Amino acid sequence: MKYEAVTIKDIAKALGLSTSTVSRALRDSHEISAKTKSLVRNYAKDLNYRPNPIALSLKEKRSHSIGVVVCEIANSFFSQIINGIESIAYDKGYNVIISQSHESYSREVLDVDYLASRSIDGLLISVSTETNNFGHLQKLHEQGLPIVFFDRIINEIQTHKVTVDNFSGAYDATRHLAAEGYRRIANVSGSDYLTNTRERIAGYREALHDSRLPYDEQLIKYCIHGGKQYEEVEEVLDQLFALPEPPDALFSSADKITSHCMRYLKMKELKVPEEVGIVGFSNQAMTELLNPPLTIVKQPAFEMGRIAIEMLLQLIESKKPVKQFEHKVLPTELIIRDSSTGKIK
Amino acid sequence: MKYEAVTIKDIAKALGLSTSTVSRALRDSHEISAKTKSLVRNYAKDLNYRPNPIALSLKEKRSHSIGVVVCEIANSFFSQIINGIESIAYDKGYNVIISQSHESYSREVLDVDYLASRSIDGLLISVSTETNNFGHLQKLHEQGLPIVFFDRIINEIQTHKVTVDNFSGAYDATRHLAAEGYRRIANVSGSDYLTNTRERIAGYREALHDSRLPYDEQLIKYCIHGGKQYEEVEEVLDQLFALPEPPDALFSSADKITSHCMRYLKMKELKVPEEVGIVGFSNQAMTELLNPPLTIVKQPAFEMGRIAIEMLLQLIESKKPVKQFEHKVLPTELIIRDSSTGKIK
DNA sequence: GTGAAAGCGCTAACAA
DNA sequence: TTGTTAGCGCTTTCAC
Repeated sequence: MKYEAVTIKDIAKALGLSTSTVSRALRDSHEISAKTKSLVRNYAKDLNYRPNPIALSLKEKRSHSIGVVVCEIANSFFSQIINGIESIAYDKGYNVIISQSHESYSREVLDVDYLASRSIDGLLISVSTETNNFGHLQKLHEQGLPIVFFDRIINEIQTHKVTVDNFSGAYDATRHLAAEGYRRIANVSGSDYLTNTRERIAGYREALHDSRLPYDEQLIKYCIHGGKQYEEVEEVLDQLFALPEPPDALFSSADKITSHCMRYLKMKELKVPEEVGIVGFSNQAMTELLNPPLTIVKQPAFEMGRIAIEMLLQLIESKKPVKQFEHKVLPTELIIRDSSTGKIK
Repeated sequence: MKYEAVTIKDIAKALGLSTSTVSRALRDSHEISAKTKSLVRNYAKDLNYRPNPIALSLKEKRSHSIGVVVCEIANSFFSQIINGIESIAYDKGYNVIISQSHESYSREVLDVDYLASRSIDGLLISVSTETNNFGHLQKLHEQGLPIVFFDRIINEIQTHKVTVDNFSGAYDATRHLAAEGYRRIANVSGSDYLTNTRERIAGYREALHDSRLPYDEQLIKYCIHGGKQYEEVEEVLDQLFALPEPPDALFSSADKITSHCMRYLKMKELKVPEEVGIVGFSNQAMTELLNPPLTIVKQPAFEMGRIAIEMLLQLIESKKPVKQFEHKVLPTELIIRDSSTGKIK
């Protein structure tokens, strides 16, 4: 059951006017007399008239909704991004419709299709860790749907993008570990489909090089599912620590993975930072209260969300097709705490 | 700019049929010949025809969108709830439109108004910590908008509700602290406008009584802003520890407040659990990795979201007005860890 | 300054 | 079995 809203027709009938007059009066058209205008507007206010946004959408072919696809809402990094998105969208009168891929490619395809079929005005997406094929997005992009990528982007699609400086984030973290005396720094990364992962590994490599540390491929591990389950991370860590020369430090390149690494170290009773140092990408709350306080690479998530939606609105509201695209790269912040600063020399 | 979607009209024209025939063929109406049907459907598939949901909404007076209002998305408890909501909504073909009140009453009113004006089919809301007036919701409720309350409810509005057993959650936590030998158990709560808070305080009181511990009003502190800022919690804790007989344990009754309490104890270098024990409501990740591992009252957040949306869909999809309302109460779980189990006897 | 009518995409009652 | 028409709520051209 649903209540019946007041329509322009109701007002017109009650006031003995035509719907067009009412419409114009409400939109403050200059061709309506002051008297009629105030009559209509007062009456509308009394009845708490609200224009039906669906009717408007049908007319304007604009839904004032934007779709957002992330892997998980319940991941601090992404919820902070959504927070940033929502903060702007709300002010500009746009709805935010959220979907989660749960790191599944097929679910992402469904999400995107579903959103597209709901006539969104634009799409904000951070692809799933499994995504290495982008036909589903390419298709929509070619049809003219405004899309902005954030965090996990598809380089092949020409549109606005916003990421952090993954290379530097990883570089700084690794350099820091090296400076603290760690020599066997392992890299626990997400899926290597992601540009993120590749850039972070590049930064890590460069830092090893600049620290005159050898690059050992055995120390790089990928979590194809992005560390969704603890077991995935556990497995690669088991491999790492079973190495003849096990790592003395971990650099983890994603929120989820970082948490699982901490959990692992605790369960295995490995002393942090004496036996194993750790630095990870993380936007979790309370990392400073962990045991030991965790050194993190923090991303400006809220800011990223803000920028992404602003870029999208620019695309949506631009009169002429946008041909010049921007890729904004935000800085990360290395916050040094105890987890990485106590190697036994 | 926006791409032009294929419409029924396009198909009708191309095939030399009327729009109604096409419409009926697509909806698999029995009154259409098999031949026409397959003709239309194949052609539609080729063109990747998608019914325009806005047109459908206008016709059916149903938007297939539901509004959700929470205080903060970037709060684990709420993001887990949203996760639960989304999981069901998606399957049933409903959009989830999210708004945040940021714990502000006036913002909540705006959010609710905005959502209502966007012709949502129903509303899921957990009120802000400042909300002690419910006219904005009452109005919509009277107009027939289906509403379901979760977590922070308004008792005065007759509709479905889902909460946890706040009384028992608080009772168990307090009993546990008492059993561990803590004698001056302070209660750091949210706003006393919230039924949550009142129930948790009642549980706390009963537990004190059952543990033969005196009830001391000085030990109860409210955070009217729900502990949104650290400073708010800091202030009440300063008061508590400045007492002639300061507390030897804290029971915190909200996620945000719990985190701030931990932060405070760390900053003041109070030894947990020896000098001060602590138990808090929390759905944060990694509480077991804190220093010390935190004893928590955990809420079934995902479940709560699932149930809330199911109740709402029942309301929305019910043919006749629903008169019998349900208030589901879910159990909490006390997870005992080191933060509450080490009092110096 | 105001009204009539068409149209956005779709469905459904009514005709044929 | 298929087509015609009206209508959901709104805006906007075209008349008056």
